Amino acid sequence: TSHNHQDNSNLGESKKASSFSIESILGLERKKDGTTAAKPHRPWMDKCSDLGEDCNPCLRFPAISYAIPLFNAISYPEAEERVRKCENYFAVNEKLSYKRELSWYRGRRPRTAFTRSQIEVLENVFRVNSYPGIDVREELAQKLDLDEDRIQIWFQNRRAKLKRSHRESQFLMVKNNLSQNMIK
Amino acid sequence: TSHNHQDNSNLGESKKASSFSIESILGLERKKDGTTAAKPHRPWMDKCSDLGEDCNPCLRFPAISYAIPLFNAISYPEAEERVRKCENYFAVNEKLSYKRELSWYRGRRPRTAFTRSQIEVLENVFRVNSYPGIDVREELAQKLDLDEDRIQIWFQNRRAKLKRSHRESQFLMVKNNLSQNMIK
DNA sequence: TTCTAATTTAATTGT
DNA sequence: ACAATTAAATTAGT
Repeated sequence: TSHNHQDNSNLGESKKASSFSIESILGLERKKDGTTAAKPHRPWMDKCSDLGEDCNPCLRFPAISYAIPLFNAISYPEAEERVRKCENYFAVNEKLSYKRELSWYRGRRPRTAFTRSQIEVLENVFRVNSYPGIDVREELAQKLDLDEDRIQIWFQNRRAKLKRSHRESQFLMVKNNLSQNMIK
Repeated sequence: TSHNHQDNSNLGESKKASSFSIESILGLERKKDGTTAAKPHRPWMDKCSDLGEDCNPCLRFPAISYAIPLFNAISYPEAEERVRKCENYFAVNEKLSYKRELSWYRGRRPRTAFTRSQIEVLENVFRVNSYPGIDVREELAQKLDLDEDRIQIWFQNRRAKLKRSHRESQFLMVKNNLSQNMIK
């Protein structure tokens, strides 16, 4: 991850809480090799590229623009109406806010919330074929009204989950066998 | 919760029948027992494997009998109190205890109560590095007498908290700007 | 009630 | 495609 907080020298913390060496901590902020971080892969953000801003999400210094989609947040329902009235103030940014509403903050695809029926179908397919080809993925995408990308990522994560559970159960089995042998 | 087996009529329309078509897959499948049911990720449960296989949590057989020695064995000091509470719930009010019982035998990790000094160190590190690598996490774990997993989870939750607070303050800022603009 | 530790899983990155 | 992480959204304990 490329989070450069080199300009955090204004912390002014003279207190030393422990024996951690700050230099060792700071030394870890650099990537292993000095290569510049590759541009993140965010195809759905192409419309934002004309802004000429850094689209790399930064936790410590978030661009204010990524807060704009907040108006659609369910946590602040009262804001939506007010913002709708005042949309003119943001209209100077053309369709900027529209594009940015696509993601909660710039730079990351909004998390897809699969419906239960979608999950059911995906799980059923996964049971018989954990590696669906492009044709099955496209078919699923069409029938489930999802992007094919989402299907592929879902199967990737599902395979990882299965592998992890296998690893753990095998580990437990081995440990239990060991314990039983020790009891005997 | 079990899934309702509604026929996905909108999904079941057959167009073509390849060997891995969704229709054929869905036609084949009929829930065949939960042998491959996903297991929760509970690596700390490995520690109780020397008590026997009954310590492996099983959602289908929520026997409280194996849950109690489980937590006693790992030397959680609050275990006895929790067992007493649990027994009390079972004896007095079965219905109200349902959720607690569920979380009990399902084996959620007992909530870690960080000490003030631990929090202080973690916060100090967080100020200069919100993304500590594995080596810093291990160093922290050793010095604070915590599992590395706890460190990682703490930083995850801390980043989420920071982001949340940023979102809220920015929301307030934009809201105030809007109010000012409306007055004008 | 608020805060936060813990869990699950979608998304990202690098290999 | 996999492995390791991160983020987002919850659940639940204090």
